[in-house]
Amino acid sequence: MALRFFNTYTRQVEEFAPLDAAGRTVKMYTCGPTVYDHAHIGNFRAYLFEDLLQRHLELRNYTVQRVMNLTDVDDKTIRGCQTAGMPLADFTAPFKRAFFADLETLRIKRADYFPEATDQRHIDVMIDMIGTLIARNLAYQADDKSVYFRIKAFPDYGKLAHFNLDELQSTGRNRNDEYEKESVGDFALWKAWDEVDGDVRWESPWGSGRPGWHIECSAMATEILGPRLDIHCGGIDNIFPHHEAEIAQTEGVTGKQFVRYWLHCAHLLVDSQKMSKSLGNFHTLRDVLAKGYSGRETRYALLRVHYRAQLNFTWEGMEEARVALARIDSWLERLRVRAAEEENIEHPTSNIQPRRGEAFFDALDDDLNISAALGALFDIIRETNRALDEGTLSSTAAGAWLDWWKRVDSVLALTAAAAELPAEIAELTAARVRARLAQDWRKSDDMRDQLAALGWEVRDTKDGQKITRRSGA
RNA sequence: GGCGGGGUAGCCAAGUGGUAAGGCAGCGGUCUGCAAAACCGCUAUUCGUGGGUUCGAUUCCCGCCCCCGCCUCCA
Repeated sequence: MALRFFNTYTRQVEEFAPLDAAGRTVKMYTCGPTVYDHAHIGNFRAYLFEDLLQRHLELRNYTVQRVMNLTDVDDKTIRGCQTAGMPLADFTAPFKRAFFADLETLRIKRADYFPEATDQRHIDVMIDMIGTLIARNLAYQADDKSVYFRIKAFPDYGKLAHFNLDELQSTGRNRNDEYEKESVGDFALWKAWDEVDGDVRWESPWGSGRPGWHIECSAMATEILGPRLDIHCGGIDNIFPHHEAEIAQTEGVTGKQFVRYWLHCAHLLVDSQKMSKSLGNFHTLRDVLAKGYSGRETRYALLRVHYRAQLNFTWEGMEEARVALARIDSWLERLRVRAAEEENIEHPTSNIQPRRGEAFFDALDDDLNISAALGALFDIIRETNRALDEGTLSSTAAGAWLDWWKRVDSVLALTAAAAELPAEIAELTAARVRARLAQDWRKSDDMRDQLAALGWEVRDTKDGQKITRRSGA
């Protein structure tokens, strides 16, 4: 089945084919965080969607070249460093480190490049692009010394968002003090230095200042990946104006179609409302971890709903993620045990065919239909568990399903990390085995309770006592 | 006002012009010293609502109601 994605530009599901002549390399650009604070779980929902996309492309044998930018200069970072009374770079550094640590916690694959907007090499490219735009009459320097893009000179402006510019209604969120602009919609390419910027400034042919937000992505994307990209992703809120502006600037310079497929993920809601600090429903990954949930539980919770559907984050949802993962964990454990056994089945079941497992990948081919894919996974878990109960699953078949899971998990990245058994737990477990041999049920049950209180769950099976960590990585 | 997304069981959530995947929770059962896990069975005559097309619509068309988002630097 061919890969298909919903393209924001055409508002249709389209078959995917990369630009690469060999058809194997995919150039992908993903808008990254603004490092003025810790990223919140809504940000990570977007990065997890992009991770799922990259991993599925790789499963389908594409080589993904991915870039994720870090915005380390903008109004918020400048305000933040001044409040903190430190240089901009010192202010953003810890947030960058925290961001990478969070990516690791969530098992999000690293992009190949993480360009930073303040890197002089990139600033030089931005300045070059702005110069070209001015030369082509697509941009102008206004009386306030800032350089703006002239949207009236770019007829396609508004095509991505499907906005008719004449009908735009101001929400009052944008500042209206920019009288210097030819039209309200013109956006800044270069922002002239202002006293409130302090020592945050770069030199340019138009005076000192700093780049506008949109131009950084155009410059870094084309510099690293070339003038044309296969896929560009971001949150739905980036469609307008950010991505619309990127198209205008980039195509204004290159004269070529910038991006083939625009993919955007819907927002994360918290308790059915948009996450915001004022509502008090604002969560960073650290907040979620502090509640005792692991990175992979968070990963599951944020990944399990289709990327174009709004996802409502709730603590009940986190609990469900925990239980679902426990189901997968114990299924894998049973398969491993079975696969390691000698073959001893006279009439192995014939009604489980590993080919059925392809339903998982086929579902992802269909615009990353994760719900259908997980449905297929749980179908297989139930069927193989049944065969295990009935004693009809051969160890060869168990091994085949473990191999299948390896492929599935190359996309999901949800396998539990092997838990070390602390000495205290090991001792309790051993003591419990002795109590059980003596048929001292009272003592055995007490110890089970003790272990549970310590976060370890005991199950007595025909093969003896099994112990697993009740939650966590 | 313009542009999107969505309303499917107590909750989360797929899906198709032919009679509703999966997960969680709940109930009953098998297994177990008791549990747990696992498995089996039950849990939406029905898919926001009113019409229309059709042999047949949750799925197509039209109207209406409700929720969420974007509309110039929020993933």
